[in-house]
Amino acid sequence: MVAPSLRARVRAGMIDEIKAVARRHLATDGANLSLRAVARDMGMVSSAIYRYFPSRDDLLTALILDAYEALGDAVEAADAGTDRTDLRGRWHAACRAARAWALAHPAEYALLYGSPVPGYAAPDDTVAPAQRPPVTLVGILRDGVAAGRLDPSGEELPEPLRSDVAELAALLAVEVPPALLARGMSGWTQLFGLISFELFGRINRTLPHRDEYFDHQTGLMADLIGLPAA
Amino acid sequence: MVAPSLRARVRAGMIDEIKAVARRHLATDGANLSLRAVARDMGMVSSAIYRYFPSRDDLLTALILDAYEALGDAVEAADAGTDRTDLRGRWHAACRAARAWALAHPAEYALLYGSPVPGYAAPDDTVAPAQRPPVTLVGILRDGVAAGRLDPSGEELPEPLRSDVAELAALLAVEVPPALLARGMSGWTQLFGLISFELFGRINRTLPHRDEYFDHQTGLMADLIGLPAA
DNA sequence: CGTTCGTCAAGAGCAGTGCTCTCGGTTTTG
DNA sequence: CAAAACCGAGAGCACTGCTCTTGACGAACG
Repeated sequence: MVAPSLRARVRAGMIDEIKAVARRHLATDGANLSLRAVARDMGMVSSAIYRYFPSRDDLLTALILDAYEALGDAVEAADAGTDRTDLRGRWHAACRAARAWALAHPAEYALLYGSPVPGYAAPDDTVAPAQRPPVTLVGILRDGVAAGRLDPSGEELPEPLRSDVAELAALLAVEVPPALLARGMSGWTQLFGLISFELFGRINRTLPHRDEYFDHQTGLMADLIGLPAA
Repeated sequence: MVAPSLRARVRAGMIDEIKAVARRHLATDGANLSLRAVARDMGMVSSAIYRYFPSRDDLLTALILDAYEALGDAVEAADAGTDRTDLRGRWHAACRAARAWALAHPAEYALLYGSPVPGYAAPDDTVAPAQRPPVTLVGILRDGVAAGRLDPSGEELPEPLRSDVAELAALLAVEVPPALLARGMSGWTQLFGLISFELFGRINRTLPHRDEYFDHQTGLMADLIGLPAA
């Protein structure tokens, strides 16, 4: 590993600074990010930005990738920081971490899980980081099955569906019976809905104790999955 | 009711035509709707549109209102078209209707439930139509309680939460015990997540039999709620 | 019936956008 | 040391939402 040239170092610094300024603009102006505005903030001319990002969409893609990684880090860290045998505690910790990150970075969350930008198509690089939160969640189920604390043997999915979900399990690289994975996906789906409603919607305006509501809702899904308490 | 003048009639026709053309553009170009483009399609000049809508946001608001009503109509009709005593059938019918409408009008669904447009704030006129789908869903629970087929008397919510949810029940004008309403909201939240994942996401790319997956997922929530089959 | 008032489409124009290209100047590389 | 790569600035194109003014048309009133 040869030391990077000075030019490469300032280039990396510029890229970081552009992304930081763009993130700041994202927080205030939403998804319609203006290249000219971030260039202005940096005392540059808009065309100079194109030396670092070939287009506005590429800048957005970089921000999206960073956001996916940040969210994945937060969720995985919360899960890893909980007693491995406390399945229900791990579920709650992971869900809370996702919500906390979303509340702290609403614009970036909207970038990840909001309506897709019309002309924009997410490149394939994003699919792996995007799967980290749900993989973490179903990882809790896998550990539960492996430890014998989660036994869905009494349930079997009807056939067109069973093989689909089994394929999904293979894709996510988790060994979980299809019927249980389907319940886990339901929990992940509801978690995404919960956070989105709280961030975008206005029905939660009538629920002052949001933390308690969130914990209760995710607890309901833990019940559905059958996660035992510690 | 006096007959509207000719001028008022052609004006109403123009408004309808503008909305129709805008909806068409919405379907292809997404949320960044161009006033000039719809004006071009109508053989008009962009400034002429402002005779009918004071701004682009007002056009979007009109489209959003129409979309909320259309979705509400679809869900309510599906529920009303099912045997009133078949609670589980009504739940599935309402969920399927919401999904079918969303799949048929993805751009409008994104307008309603996607990330909010940055500078745009939904006016208060939208909150009542927006509540129609969840109200329809919890209406099924209310009927179940009234008919004695749904009995959540064994469950009680802890206190900061119980009064919040009770207030929500009053706001939605449905007489449902808080603990049951919380389960119903969980189902509504998961339904929204299901549809959004299918429309926006790419994880369902790996689930070819989407209808079966959807029915199974909504069935899981019907289980959580305790909806009995017919 | 004729006049006045409200409404309408059109056009010019402003400020802003993403993006391309060219032009000098600097840095790295062979 | 020269060649090649890189960089920032500037001009310019096509596009956007929106405002203002102008001239024409239809409807209501005297």
